[in-house]
Amino acid sequence: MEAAIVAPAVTPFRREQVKTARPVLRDVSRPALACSTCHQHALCARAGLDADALPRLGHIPTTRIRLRKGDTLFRAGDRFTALYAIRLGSCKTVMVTDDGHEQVSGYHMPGEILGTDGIGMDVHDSQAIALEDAEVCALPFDRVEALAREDVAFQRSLHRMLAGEIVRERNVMLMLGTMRAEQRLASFLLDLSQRYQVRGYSPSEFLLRMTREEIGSHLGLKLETVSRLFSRFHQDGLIEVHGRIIKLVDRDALHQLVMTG
Amino acid sequence: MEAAIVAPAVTPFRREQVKTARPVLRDVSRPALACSTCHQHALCARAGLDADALPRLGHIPTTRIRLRKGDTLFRAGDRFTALYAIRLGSCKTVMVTDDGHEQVSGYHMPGEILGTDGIGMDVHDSQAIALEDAEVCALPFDRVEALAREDVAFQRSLHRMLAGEIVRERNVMLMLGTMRAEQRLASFLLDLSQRYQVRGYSPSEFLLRMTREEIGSHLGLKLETVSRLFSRFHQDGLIEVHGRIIKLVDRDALHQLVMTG
DNA sequence: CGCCGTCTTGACGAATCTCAAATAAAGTGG
DNA sequence: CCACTTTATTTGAGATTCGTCAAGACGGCG
Repeated sequence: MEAAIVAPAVTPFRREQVKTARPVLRDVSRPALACSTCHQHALCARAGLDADALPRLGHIPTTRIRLRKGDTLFRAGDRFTALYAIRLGSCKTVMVTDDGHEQVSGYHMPGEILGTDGIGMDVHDSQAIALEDAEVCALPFDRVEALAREDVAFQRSLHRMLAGEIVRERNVMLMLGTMRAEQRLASFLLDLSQRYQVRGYSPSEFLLRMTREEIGSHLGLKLETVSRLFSRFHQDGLIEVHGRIIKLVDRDALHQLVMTG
Repeated sequence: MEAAIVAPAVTPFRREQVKTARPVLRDVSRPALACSTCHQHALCARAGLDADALPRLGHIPTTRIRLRKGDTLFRAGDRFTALYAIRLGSCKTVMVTDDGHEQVSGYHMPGEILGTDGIGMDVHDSQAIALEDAEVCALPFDRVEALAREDVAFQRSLHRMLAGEIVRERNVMLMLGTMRAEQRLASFLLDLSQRYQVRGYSPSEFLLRMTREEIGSHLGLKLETVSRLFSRFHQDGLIEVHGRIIKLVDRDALHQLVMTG
């Protein structure tokens, strides 16, 4: 049922792409990788999970996991054992209501931490899926906690990370509760822009990794509405759209839109 | 600006009810109260902040704070120093958008913890206001962290509490993003019902401490819509409404409504 | 008693969803 | 690499939900 988090030996690179009805769970490889060799360690620090404690993070045996587009990292009901730091690629997290409706609760980029929803109940209540080929580090949570007990700085940054999650989600609530469709999409684009910029990518031109439907789901809108808004923003000279390539032409106007309504 | 969290000596009971334009910040009194004497400690455990570690919680010098209806416990921008456990009464937390719009992000009952939003930035980004006369315990966060380093069980429950917050908020997102007005209100009522029940109150009849406008704000609806829905639910025999007294007549139907839509 | 904040209710309009059809893009097998 | 299938996107027209504006009722309080 559950794929192993404890990875096998240093196998070069396994691809267990079994085509079953449900997507493959995950693909384990390359155990115990030092954080210092990770391209994302500056961002990982930003996400809060190592901060000044980078050297000591070595104490946590991280397992590198490869995901192919569409692979599931964990799903609701899976036992929680580890947090996952994205090294490469991007993921979405999805919640499912009792009546089967889905909502994309977040879109996650390199350096961000996934899986916090499992801490409370020792069971994940959401699902994480790769939006493109990706690589994540599994951080066994008992080891994370152990390190937090030893190292004050690390503890602080763990707490910051968790609290950051709370604040971020509250802002999504605020968006869903108070903004109209236009404003939601504009603020979504600006959020992406800012996050790409932090990662050294162009803040004004980027590739959406989600479908219109997934974007809509995240924003509480239907895909048609998202599509129409892209068209309208284009007509109004705010952005350029070529399929999933988005270019922000008039940032200020987008900001204005979010504010003014 | 900020009221002291470090309480003065055992002053009997101060009421610094200064009537200024903005509501009084808070009212400090009765320092260093043992958790074991608190009526809420069973619930506080549930909220996650003491768990098995109850006896050791004595190591944290808690300050009891009295709030009168409408008083602000903390507001956005206040420096974060402590978490607050509600002993008595209830509070709402409010977020404010850049353009001045407000949203009630949560409604909180005895045994619940407030203030987690401040952990990340050392500054609160939301506001907490008493909906009725209330009493809360301030738990200095540096002491909380210190205890978490010493006591594994306490650490675990602190983490559970923070993660619980994340999960709860995600569920609100889910509600705001996927449900229609009817469903939102029904699920709000059922949530309240369940939380009252846990606290030993009737799950089928209770007093709303919020105005229609506040409820609407929390659910992403206008007050008129909330009012109309109460009327409709009443007509349909789902609930009885007498001002703010609500009686759930047909729970199953409410559940059904949430599911089916 | 009369004011004020809260709540209810109606009529209307705007925003968004639903349904539907056409087009574009991506993936598949030969 | 092409033809074909599948999936994603765009766009339109009409239905629905919810918000807006407005008027009146209720209830607490000085």
